[in-house]
Amino acid sequence: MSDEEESCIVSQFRQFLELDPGEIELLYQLEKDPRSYSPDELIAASGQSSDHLFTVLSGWACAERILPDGRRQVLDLFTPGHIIGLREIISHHYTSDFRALTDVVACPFPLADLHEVFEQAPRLGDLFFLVLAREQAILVERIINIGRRTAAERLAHLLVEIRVRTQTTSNRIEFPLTQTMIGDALSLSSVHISRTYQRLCDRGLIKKRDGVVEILDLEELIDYSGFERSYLEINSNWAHTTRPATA
Amino acid sequence: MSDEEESCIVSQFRQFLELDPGEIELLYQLEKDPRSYSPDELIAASGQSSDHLFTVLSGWACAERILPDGRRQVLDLFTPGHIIGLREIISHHYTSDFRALTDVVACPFPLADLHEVFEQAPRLGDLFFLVLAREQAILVERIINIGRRTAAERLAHLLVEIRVRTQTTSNRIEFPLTQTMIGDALSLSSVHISRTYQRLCDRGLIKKRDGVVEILDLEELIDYSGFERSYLEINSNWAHTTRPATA
DNA sequence: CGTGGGGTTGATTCTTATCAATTCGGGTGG
DNA sequence: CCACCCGAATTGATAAGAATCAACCCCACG
Repeated sequence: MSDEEESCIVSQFRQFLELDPGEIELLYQLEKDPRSYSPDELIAASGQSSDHLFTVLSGWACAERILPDGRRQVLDLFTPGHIIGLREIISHHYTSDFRALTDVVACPFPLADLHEVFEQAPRLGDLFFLVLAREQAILVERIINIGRRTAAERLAHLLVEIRVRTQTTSNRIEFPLTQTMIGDALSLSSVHISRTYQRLCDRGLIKKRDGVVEILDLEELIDYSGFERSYLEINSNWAHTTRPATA
Repeated sequence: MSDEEESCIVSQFRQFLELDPGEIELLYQLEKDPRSYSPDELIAASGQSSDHLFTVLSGWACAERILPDGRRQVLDLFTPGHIIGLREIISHHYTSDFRALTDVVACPFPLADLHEVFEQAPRLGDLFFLVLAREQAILVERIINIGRRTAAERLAHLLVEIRVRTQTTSNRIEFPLTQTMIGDALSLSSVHISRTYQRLCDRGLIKKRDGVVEILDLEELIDYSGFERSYLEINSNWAHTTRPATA
C-alpha cells in the first residue's frame, strides 16, 4: 500500500477537523484489508447482508439501483476516501448494488468496527455524523439536478461536482465513465449525453478527448450549471464546537 | 402541550430502540419551546445561520429550494416527529427553505443541545446517526422516483410513501398539499399532476375527494409504483449490537 | 483481419411542459 | 343571503425536450 493510498479516509476527515494520533490509528484499522476489483465487478450486491462497509483507496465506483424492468439509476459516485455503505446501516441488507467502474482497490471492514471507533473516539463519531450529513447534501443537489435542470445544465453540474469533489486544482479531469453510466446518473439516455456533450463543447464551456474533460471556463460553467458554491464547502457550526480529543 | 405532541421525537426513536428514562428526558428537552406557524410561513430560510434545528410536533412542512429563475424543487416533507435541519449541520447556513404547509407547531432548539445529547447519552448519538441514514435512504428513493419513473408511478410512489411514513392503518390519507406542491416534489407540472391523478383514479387504484386520498388497493399500488417494501423498515445490524443504556 | 463495445448521427415518437380558458369552492363584505 | 373574488383544479391545444430506434463509425483487442 502506498502512502497516498493509506491516507485516504484520514485525508477526507481532516477536511473537517485535525485528528490526533490515536484517532488516526483507529481510522487506519478500517483500511487494513485492501482488495482489488476489476471494472464492472460488483463490490457488494443489493440484498446481501450489510454487515460490512468499504473504504475506497483508488479508482471509481458507484452505487446503482436496477428496477425490475431494467431501468437503472446511478445513485452515487465514489472516489478515493469515500466510505461505501454508510447509509445502509439502517437495514440488514444492501438496498443497492455497488460496482467498480474502473480498477478499484477497496477495503471491506465489519460494521462492528465502526461501533468500536465510535466508542473509543467520540469525536470520530461526530465526524462520521458530519460525513453522513455531507452525503445528504450531495444527494439533495442531485435531486435538484435531476428534477429541475435541463440536460445541459445537469451535465455541466456533474462536471463541476466532480471537479470540486476530487479536489484537483487542474481543470483537466479524468472522467472514466461511459456515456451510458453518465446517462444513468443524470437520468438521461446515453444518446442524449452524447448530444449534450457536444452542445457544451459548442458553447465553448468544455473540451473533451477520450476520457478527459477539460473545463475551459470554470466560473462560467458554475454559473451555467447553477452550481451552489457553498455546498461541498465544509464550514460547520458542528465540528468547531467540538469535544476534546480522544481520552 | 398534549401528551400526543410531547411524545413526538420519542415515538420516532422508539422505532429503533427502547429508550430509558434518562434518554427520554434528554429528548424532551428538545421539544420544550413550541412555536406556531401558519400555512406558507417560513420556519427557516435559506442563508440563515443553521445554529438551530426544529422538531415538528404537528402539521406538515417541507424543505424546498428555489432556483434563481424560479424553478422550485421540494426536497422533503416533514410530519410530526421529524427533525428539520439535521443535514444542514455541515454548513454555517441553511441551504434550503423550510416552510409550513399547514398550521404547524414546531420547536426550535440550539444545535449545541444536540452536542449535549451526544455527550450525555452516546446511545442517542447512535440513534441520530440512524435517523440521518434513514433520511438518506428516503432521499435515494426520491432520486429513483424522480429519475427513472413515469409520472403515474411517481405519484403512486409518493402516496405509498406517505401512507407508510405516517404509520396510519387506514387507507384514507389526509394529504393537504396543493397540486403545485406535489408537482414540485415529483418534478412535474401542476397540470400534469391533475391529469395523473385522474389516470390513477381511472385505473381504480385510488379515490380522491378534497384533501383526502383513499387507497383502494394498497398491494396493487405498491406493485404499480415499484415501491421497495424493505425501505422504511428499520431493521438494523447497527441498533442491535448496541451499547448499554446511559451511564 | 474480424468482433464487439462505445460513441455519433439522423428520423421519429413519446412524455411532459407550457399557455390559455374555464370551472369549482371557500371566504368576504355588503 | 347573495354577489363577488381568489386560489386551486380542470380541460384543451400546442410546443419542447428527451427517448427510442436504427444505422454507422471508430478503435482497441483477440
